[in-house]
Amino acid sequence: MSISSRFSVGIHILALIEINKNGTSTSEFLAGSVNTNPAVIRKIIGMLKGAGLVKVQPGIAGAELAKNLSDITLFDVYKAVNVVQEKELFSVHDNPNPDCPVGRNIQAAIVPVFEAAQKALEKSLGNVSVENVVDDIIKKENIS
Amino acid sequence: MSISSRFSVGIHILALIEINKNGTSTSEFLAGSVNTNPAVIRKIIGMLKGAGLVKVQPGIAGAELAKNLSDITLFDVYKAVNVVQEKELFSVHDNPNPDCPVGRNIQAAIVPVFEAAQKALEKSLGNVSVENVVDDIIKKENIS
DNA sequence: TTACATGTAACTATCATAGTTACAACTAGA
DNA sequence: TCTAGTTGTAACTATGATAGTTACATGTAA
Ligand code: FES
Ligand code: FES
Repeated sequence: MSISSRFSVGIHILALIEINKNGTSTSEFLAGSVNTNPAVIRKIIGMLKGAGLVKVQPGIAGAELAKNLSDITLFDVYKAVNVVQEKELFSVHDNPNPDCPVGRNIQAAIVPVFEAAQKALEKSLGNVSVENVVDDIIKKENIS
Repeated sequence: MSISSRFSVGIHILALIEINKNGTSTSEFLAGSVNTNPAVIRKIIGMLKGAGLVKVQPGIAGAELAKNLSDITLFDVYKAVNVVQEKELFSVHDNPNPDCPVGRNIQAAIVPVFEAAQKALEKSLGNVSVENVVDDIIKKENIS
């Protein structure tokens, strides 16, 4: 199991819109950098738009940032592209046997632990902004 | 996306072996509590055995714990049943465009952040032992 | 009116999960 | 030694998500 690359692509898109801010970031342009199909980009941009992270309009070329990148954390992107449902990072087998002491209690015993772990993951993502990522890219680019 | 229920089933199996320690925990017995097929249980028990968590022998009925449950954390089970590969909780789209400043740097910029998040998740799982889960089950069972 | 973008639907290929059936290998007890 | 019962595995199926692809209606602006 792996969390969908929509997440990394979403970050990529936001970073590239920023770095290309003097140009026009069409889905085709973005697709060229990510190396995928423009329709895939448009789908993901639609999700970012739904979360209020970018501005796009039908017929008008180019996506723009709707917020300052320092106000967008990776957790925001993660939520926007919907790669993991609320409280459902871990799946729990359903229909355990209610006639068994373990079967009728293990879900209640396990779920809070799973939720805490998911929270820890998400908190970690919330500590990094997309601006941090862009700064890192710029730094790496200047060195090499 | 969701992490395989092999994980929750693995925890279930270990907890039930403990609670049923005076009886014989065959794959059929365990399957009755988890509510699945005995072959599914045998596959998962094989993984738990590979990680040194349980003892089983061909032809001999019943699985037993190979360690004290207080020495088995949920992280140990998680590793054992192989639900998430090392450093691969998040998938990153490959083949980004090397001619693009973002394309050629974003992987290096993102991967450490993803790894830190995965580590946070795993550390959280490491804080809970299967014994904690069993104790919780017993407590819930006595109250109700 | 023309050229070009976005938004979406429909479809495909690929893969992991979970379950199912079947059977060989093995053990222990009659 | 036979027999019954169990584990370990392979092979197969059904289901669902991912990622990509094509196509096209809708919309904008020169
Ligand atoms: S089936 Fe999940 S704990 Fe019993
Ligand atoms: S950062 Fe992933 S393709 Fe560019």
